[in-house]
Amino acid sequence: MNTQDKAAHWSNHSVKCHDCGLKKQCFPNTLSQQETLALENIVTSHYGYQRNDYLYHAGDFLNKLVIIKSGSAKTELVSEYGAEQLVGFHFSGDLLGLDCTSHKRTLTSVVFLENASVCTIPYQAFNVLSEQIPQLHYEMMRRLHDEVSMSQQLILAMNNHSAEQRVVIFLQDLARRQYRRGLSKDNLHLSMSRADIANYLGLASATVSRIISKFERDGLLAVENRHLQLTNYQALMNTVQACA
Amino acid sequence: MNTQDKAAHWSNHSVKCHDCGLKKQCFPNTLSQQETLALENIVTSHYGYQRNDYLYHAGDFLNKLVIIKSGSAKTELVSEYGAEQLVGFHFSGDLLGLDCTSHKRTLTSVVFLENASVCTIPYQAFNVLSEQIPQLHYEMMRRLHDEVSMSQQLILAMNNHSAEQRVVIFLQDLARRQYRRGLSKDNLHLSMSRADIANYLGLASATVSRIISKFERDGLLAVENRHLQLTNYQALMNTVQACA
DNA sequence: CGCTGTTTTGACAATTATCAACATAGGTGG
DNA sequence: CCACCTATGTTGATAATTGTCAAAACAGCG
Repeated sequence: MNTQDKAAHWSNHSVKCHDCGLKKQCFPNTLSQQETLALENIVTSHYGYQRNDYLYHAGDFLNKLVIIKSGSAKTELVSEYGAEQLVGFHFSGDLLGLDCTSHKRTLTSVVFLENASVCTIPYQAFNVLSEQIPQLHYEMMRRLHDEVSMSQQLILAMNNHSAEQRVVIFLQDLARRQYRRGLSKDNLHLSMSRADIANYLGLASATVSRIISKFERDGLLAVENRHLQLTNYQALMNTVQACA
Repeated sequence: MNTQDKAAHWSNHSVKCHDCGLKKQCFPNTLSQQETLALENIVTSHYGYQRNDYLYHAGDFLNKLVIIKSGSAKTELVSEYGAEQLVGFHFSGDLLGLDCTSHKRTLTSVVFLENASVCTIPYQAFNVLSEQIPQLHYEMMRRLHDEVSMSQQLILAMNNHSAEQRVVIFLQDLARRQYRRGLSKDNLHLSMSRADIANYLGLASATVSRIISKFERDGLLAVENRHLQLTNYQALMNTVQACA
């Protein structure tokens, strides 16, 4: 069930932060040019991750921050009773590994959903740099709080919306994040399985299938396996309404 | 429905951190004696909060950190569709207001569940102090990450456990936190309503009532209004089992 | 002591899970 | 390049959990 890290990962320093296409969404977005140069000295790139590879396992001594450069991943949490719960999906520009800032060991595992590459920043070196660039502290706080906020939004969605509405909210989130990365809002490639979506939303995978099929029947989107064309974006979003 | 801050709150500096009964659970727990003295210079106490008073509203420019000194509170999140979702309960020693570290405005509201008092730390002054005491930065990170973790645990509980199990998990959480504050594990005073518990757990309040009644019939606990005696703690906890 | 808000309990309905069968896709080896 | 094999996805029939609505009991407060 759980694959080990079997990919041949390798590192280089060839692509520098100031030259990276993601710098607008990454740390450098709040740093001066000089500070960016300081940052890129401690950054390493890693290529060659594949589907089902683990970026890290719950319990690892992860002593670095990780930024997804390309590809996507999911975060999973395993309960003391053995239940597995997905608590997040991640795409290029997303920051992972904040676990290790406060606890020595990670509490969650991160698994890639497709071929991927990342940048890593040794946490020690990052801390040293943060002493010189206080901005980095605030950036970390902001990212951490964004995680709190996203989890709370998920709780809200699950407790106050029907299965159908949850799926729409999920698609809306994907679309918005994709849009922020400069891509189309209504053309979604799902890198995660229906089962992943279902687990994340607290539904059965059969339910997710049925709902997506229904949306297609209703002319709100076109399905072709894991590719969704949101042909009627606004109407789809309108199916989420207030509920006392 | 939403009461304004109508309580006559007043401040003093009489109780200093180094003399406070909560110092073991509060910031000072990682600080030296000297650092604690520096911290207490920027701390203010506020008394006189009452049930249903707001500590702050979503959207406020909250420029301070707050520590609950006595009493309890709940955090609520309101969706863009108007749904209200409780995302946390708070007791003495808990830190609130982390919202304001990254965003100018708070994203949630905090409402007291009973008479309460708090300490506040102006965020500006706290930041200045953090420059001198790096330990404070890590403490903040740890607290923020604890919030992430708690939200994720809640998601896990809701998606993988029945209504009955969710209630047990909730009681377990209360008991553990109360135990950590030096109180009994099996003697719970619920400061929140059944409706609050239900909202938090994603259930109907009638369901929570029914479940607690059933536990009483089964001899697992004794109910007297909002006071629960967990007469058979272990058996109660055992009702939460693994689920594939 | 009455009023208001909370809790309990019942009867019923509805959403969604479960189980199972079938269909499809993507990857692998002949 | 095709055929197989395993993963994943779809759809149907059925069952079960939990929500909804409402009425009655209860508690706390002025």
